[in-house]
Amino acid sequence: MTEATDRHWRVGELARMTGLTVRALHHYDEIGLLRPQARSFAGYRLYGERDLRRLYRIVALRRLGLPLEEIAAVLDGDEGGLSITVHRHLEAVEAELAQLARLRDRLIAVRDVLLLEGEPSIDQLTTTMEAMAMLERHYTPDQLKRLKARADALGGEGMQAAQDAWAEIYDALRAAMEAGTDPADPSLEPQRARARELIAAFTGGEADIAASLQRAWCTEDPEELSHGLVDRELATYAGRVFAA
Amino acid sequence: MTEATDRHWRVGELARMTGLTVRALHHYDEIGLLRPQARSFAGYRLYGERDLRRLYRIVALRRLGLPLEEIAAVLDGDEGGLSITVHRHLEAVEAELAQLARLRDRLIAVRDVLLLEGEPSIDQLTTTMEAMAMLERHYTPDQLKRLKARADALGGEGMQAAQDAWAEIYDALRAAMEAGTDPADPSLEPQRARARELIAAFTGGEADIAASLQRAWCTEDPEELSHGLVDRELATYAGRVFAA
DNA sequence: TTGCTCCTCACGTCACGTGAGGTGGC
DNA sequence: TTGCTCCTCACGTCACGTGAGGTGGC
Repeated sequence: MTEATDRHWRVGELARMTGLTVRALHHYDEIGLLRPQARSFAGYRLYGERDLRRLYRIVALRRLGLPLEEIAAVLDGDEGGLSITVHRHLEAVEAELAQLARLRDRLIAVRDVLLLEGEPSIDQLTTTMEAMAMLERHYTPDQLKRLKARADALGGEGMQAAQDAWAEIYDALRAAMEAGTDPADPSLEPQRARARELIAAFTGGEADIAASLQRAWCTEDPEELSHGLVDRELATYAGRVFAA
Repeated sequence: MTEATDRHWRVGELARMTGLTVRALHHYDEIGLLRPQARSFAGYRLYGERDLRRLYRIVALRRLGLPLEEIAAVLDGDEGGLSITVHRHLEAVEAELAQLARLRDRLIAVRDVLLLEGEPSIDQLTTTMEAMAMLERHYTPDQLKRLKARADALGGEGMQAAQDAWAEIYDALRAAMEAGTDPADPSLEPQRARARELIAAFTGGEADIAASLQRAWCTEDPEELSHGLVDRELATYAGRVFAA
């Protein structure tokens, strides 16, 4: 049994065969991921059949987005084996995907604001983004999707109408507060009823969104949350009114 | 009107206010994105109110995933304005998202193969991935989704049954071909009927998938496509039989 | 001899993280 | 005087792309 000095390939041939660049193969050589079997007298890299097979495996694993270091580990049999690596990587990719989807949603929201406002100052953008950050702190992506759907259904004028309604309610409540009215007083029933209505419209009757809303008002500064409409004192008073 | 030498902040304070790191602020200084208004005698960076405002804008734009260079362009009023930048960036993010989704689908497919086969050799993986690459060449992501749904409904045994059925058909056709039977011969009707059935099950009666399948058999090497079941000669003969 | 393929440096990428080693400050 | 904050280098990241400048080969 003589070991035939079998076929070999130069770096350019290998590149053409696999769709990689020559530079990539140099790189794999440098980091020890794929060392050619031999060198020609002139220093040319000469790859053998084993190298070729290894390279096809490398390319396959690269198409899965694995980093070169992990590819080396899988091929050299360190690491917990292929399935574990693929599993872990899949989870990482799904996390990245979720994050990128959130970024896209932010961009869409900003684009929509830009469409509405024409070309606004960057400071309007900053304000918008702070509002969005607050939303993201209190609602899950899924909840935000549902809120967005309801907001779209309502339309711009509908949103404005709700804003105005809240402003009216708080105007009335501030007057009552300054007059020293008991928060439980029956005369405030119209405001209570209207607020219940508006909240129901906002939450869509969904309990988890109602809970998140509640949490937001408990933990966040009311002045920030309402964009200056409601200060801390009024918020406390209103809380008592609505609870009555 | 005296210009008051108003408030200023040191780098650490700014970092705490914005959630950035000191190093990041150093970096923004280095690349000229945010130069502090002044330096103290000892060389400390002293940021003024203008700097602070600019920094908040930078942070807002960073949250949209914009590269620092584009942020600088937007803030300095080069570039076509905010909306154009956001628009373009949104498109890039959506492209990236689509690509990442494809990667995830590949990973899921590989994971499923791994679950079925236990811990297979990497070469099985290579084969699987080549098959997937071939699929991706001929079917759109949407078509692949539909094919996947049908395959899942069929289950592993169902797929095997279909494979076996094709093997039977091609065995019969090979025999016929070697016996010199006319491709239009009525005696081949059972094979014709069975093949029509199998193809209908595969395409689910959807015309676009049928077209893609057709294209695949026209352009791809049949031996590769069928994983060795059908050579070029038999494929030509079978084509005539099915067309009859 | 002319192309063609190959070779080895070596810098650049993007937005910082992470030390090392040293100095001013309410 | 002791911490604390600040300073300036300067290397590392990940997988190569892109020259520069030079040499062997069926």
